[in-house]
Amino acid sequence: MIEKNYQPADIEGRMSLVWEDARAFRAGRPDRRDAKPFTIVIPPPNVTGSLHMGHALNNTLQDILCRFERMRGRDVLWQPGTDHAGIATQMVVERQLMERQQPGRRAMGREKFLERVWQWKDESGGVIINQLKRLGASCDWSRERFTMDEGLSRAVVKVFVELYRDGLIYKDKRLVNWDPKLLTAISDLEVQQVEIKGSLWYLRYPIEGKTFSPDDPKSFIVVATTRPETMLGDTAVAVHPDDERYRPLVGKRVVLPLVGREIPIVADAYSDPEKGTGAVKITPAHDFNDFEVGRRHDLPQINVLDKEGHLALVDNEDYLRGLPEGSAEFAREFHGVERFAARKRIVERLQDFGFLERIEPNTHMVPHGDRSGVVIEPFLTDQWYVDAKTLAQPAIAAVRSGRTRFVPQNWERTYFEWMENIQPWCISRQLWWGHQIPAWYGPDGRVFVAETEEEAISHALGYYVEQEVITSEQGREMALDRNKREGFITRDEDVLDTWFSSALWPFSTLGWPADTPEVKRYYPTDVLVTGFDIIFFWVARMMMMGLHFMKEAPFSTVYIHRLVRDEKGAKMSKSKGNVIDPLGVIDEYGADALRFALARGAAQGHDIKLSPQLVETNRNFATKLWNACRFAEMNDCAVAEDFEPANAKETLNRWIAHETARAMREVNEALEAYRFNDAANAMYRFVWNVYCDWYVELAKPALTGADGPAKAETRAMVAWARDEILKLLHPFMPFITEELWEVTGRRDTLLALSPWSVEPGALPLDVAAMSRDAQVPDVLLTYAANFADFSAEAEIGWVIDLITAVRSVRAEMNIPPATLTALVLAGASEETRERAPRWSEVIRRMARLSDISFADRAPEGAVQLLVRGEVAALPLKGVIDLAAERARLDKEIAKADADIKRVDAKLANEKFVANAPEDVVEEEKEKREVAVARKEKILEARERLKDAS
RNA sequence: GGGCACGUAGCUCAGCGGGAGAGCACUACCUUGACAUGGUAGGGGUCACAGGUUCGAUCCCUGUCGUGCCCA
Repeated sequence: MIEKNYQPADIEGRMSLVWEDARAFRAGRPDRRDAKPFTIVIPPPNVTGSLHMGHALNNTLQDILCRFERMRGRDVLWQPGTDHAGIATQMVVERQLMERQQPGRRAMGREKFLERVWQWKDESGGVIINQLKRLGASCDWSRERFTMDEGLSRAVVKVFVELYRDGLIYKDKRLVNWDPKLLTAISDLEVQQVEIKGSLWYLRYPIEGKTFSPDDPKSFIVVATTRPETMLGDTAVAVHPDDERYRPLVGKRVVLPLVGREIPIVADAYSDPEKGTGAVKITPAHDFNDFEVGRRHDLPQINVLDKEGHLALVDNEDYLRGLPEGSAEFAREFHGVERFAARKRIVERLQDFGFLERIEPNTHMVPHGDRSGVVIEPFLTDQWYVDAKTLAQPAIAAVRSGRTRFVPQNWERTYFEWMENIQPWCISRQLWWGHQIPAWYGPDGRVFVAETEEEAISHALGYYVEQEVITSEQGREMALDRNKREGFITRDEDVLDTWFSSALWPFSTLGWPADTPEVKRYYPTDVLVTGFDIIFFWVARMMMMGLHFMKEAPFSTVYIHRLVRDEKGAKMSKSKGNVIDPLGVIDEYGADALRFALARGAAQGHDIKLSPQLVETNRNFATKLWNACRFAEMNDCAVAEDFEPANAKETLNRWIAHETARAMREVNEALEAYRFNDAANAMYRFVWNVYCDWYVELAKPALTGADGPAKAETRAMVAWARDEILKLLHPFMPFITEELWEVTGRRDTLLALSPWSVEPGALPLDVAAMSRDAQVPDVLLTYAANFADFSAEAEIGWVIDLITAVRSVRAEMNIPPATLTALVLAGASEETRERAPRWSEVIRRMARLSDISFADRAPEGAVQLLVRGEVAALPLKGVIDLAAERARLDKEIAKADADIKRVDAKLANEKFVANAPEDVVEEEKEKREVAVARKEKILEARERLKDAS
């Protein structure tokens, strides 16, 4: 029994358990051993995360694909899991410690702190997984993985070691993006450029050998800078080689104000003559461009900041080298000053001595850390890098050759653009939570990279014995006795960028580096579904790692979806307060409603605008489906065992079979092309506007009439079409369809595991064309021919048109629904005379008619309608306003005239007749004939009206 | 500055070479035997603008204006 009211909350809770008990989503089910696998890896959400609309969309789309393919018989693996999210998680736990006024991370020490993070993960890390289950995600939950679990960590170590041995990972001292708040390096991608209204300071650098005077422009060179505080680390001034103004100065030296360091004026094309003064200060240790200039001119790199962004001058050998007497005092004065305070004080000091020429307002881009929000400091440190340029080559080739394609395709351009200009990937992070880098340092700082400490020590001992740093006797003792080698090598403190482990996700989750059956069966995956914001972070890196280690691209298709926005199109954000919480919406309207709303909006290349009201609309659709199924149940509709829809005799039943086949085709084609919105909208229309509005209504007479073959067939067909609807909708609305499937019949299997329908839709429904194609098997030809039932379409189409026309004119004439009118079919054809009695009951009910009769001509003063070229008359003499009816007909005539005129204009155009394809010309001629016939009939009707008055 | 999109009904969007479409909102009417979380009907658009290609342009091309995003 179907409950009277649709209550999503009850159904969804129960169905989750049903699926779980049946292990419905397990990959490798015995019954699918021979099936083709279908694999998707979930973009692993952060363990710290909770489900937001972006997740809801992303996972709804993946689930639609997985359920679709599962029903199509594939052995589906949707691999779930979570990401350890280095910085984010470490921050969450640190914040928690602070809130609870417990000792901080550093006070705790690394080991204790990590224990604490794991504890947090065990308690809170499962939240998002449960939320995904509430959404209906059909992941194989038994295979859930975590980027820091044992197996995945093994993969990370192996990859690091192999890439190191291949020379694709290396350690280098260069400028990195340094986050002075989080005290770690971050990658280029984690840096956000923010437009800042700042200033451009024009500084006078005195030329060596001249007496500096602010009034004597010959005694100095003016440089413009946005970061005056870094001038303490300047090691040159650069001018453009072609810049005539400065040519005589190249090769000369300037004396750095306040500092006293003598630095050269160099010619370098980096300096832009149009910008500022055309002369720029060069600070190789604090600016990426200056770093390159410094390399070209062999300039020293002087770092004047510490890790927290404070000036570090005292005991700074690089800074103090070669400075004149008395500079130590200045160093002491400014040592330890925070960078922005230092900026202010240095500018003041420069001004005091006449070195500041002027200040201009200047808007420019300033790098910020995406996690910390503070200004990023280009900082000279030792870090580990991946040679991304080398790894990118096969990844570019895979997309170029089409082995991996992007949907929509225009993302390929973005991908190529980035991949072709890829920079070395900084992978070391000065954090504790993450995969610690498998590198150890010997007493002299030499690096030993190995999968385990044992392996590292053996390499180290071998090396140092060979180098005669230790004797072979010492080496042997240390190898045997753990205590004796204590502290001989020390492990690198840093951990890897979180994205390093996510890059391995498509194969590490399958058990790699072990040679598991899963790796063989499920790699490469079929499709990756993700947002454009992580193409670089994640997609590109999976491509690189997958191709390098598996020799095959990790997925054949990358489907890129867009953002979910609020109803006004604004990005959802906590600060704007316009965030729609998916769980709140699920509580109120059900997961199916949310999923369907998202799917219907998921047009390629478009953001999705979502409002609670939109979800409500889709909940209403679910209710409609619910009630349609109740109707079927109340009328004892069930699919008989030997029922074959293609053999239906009743016209109406043949018609709905045809329409159902069309819906199947639409859904199949749309989903195969990743057009989720087209598939969902096709079902929305089919269920509501075809099945409910017309089929069910037109079927009522048969269902409530006398028993017999027609009634039996109609009952079966109502049930058959319902079952097809449940199947076709299941990928989008899994809960309600599974529930209805269960309660509406004796089922062999869960709907989630039911076979997708035979696919007449996979064939063109142009039967004539099909029969010419020798490739099409006879069985399918028969099937398609039976479904493409044009005669049924003609008859039911006539019924629908007639009812619609009568309703329309009744509304226009303000005839209240309670008033029943008679209908006279005037001059009806043989066909119509046959059809009308068959449909008289429904037509009367739906069009509010008292009686249907035939006549040669429409009665006097009747309202006359044209239905498929024939006149249907409502004898309403005395009821209606004749003048209004005349006006209505005049409008109709005018419309027909306009049509005729338009076509005539075309046909009169010789060039049109000569150039347009024959069938188009033919079509126009037909249109004209139809319009002319129409006009004649209406003219006749108008004449009859004249007679009446 | 470079790149990618997008301007179609009040809103959200579909259509993408041959008669302007859907959903929501709006208006009017209706408790009819699955459903008022419903039914029926209706109003509403020089398809951003200007050129070009074409027998024919909302659709293809160019430009302009406007909007959004990504990268420097």
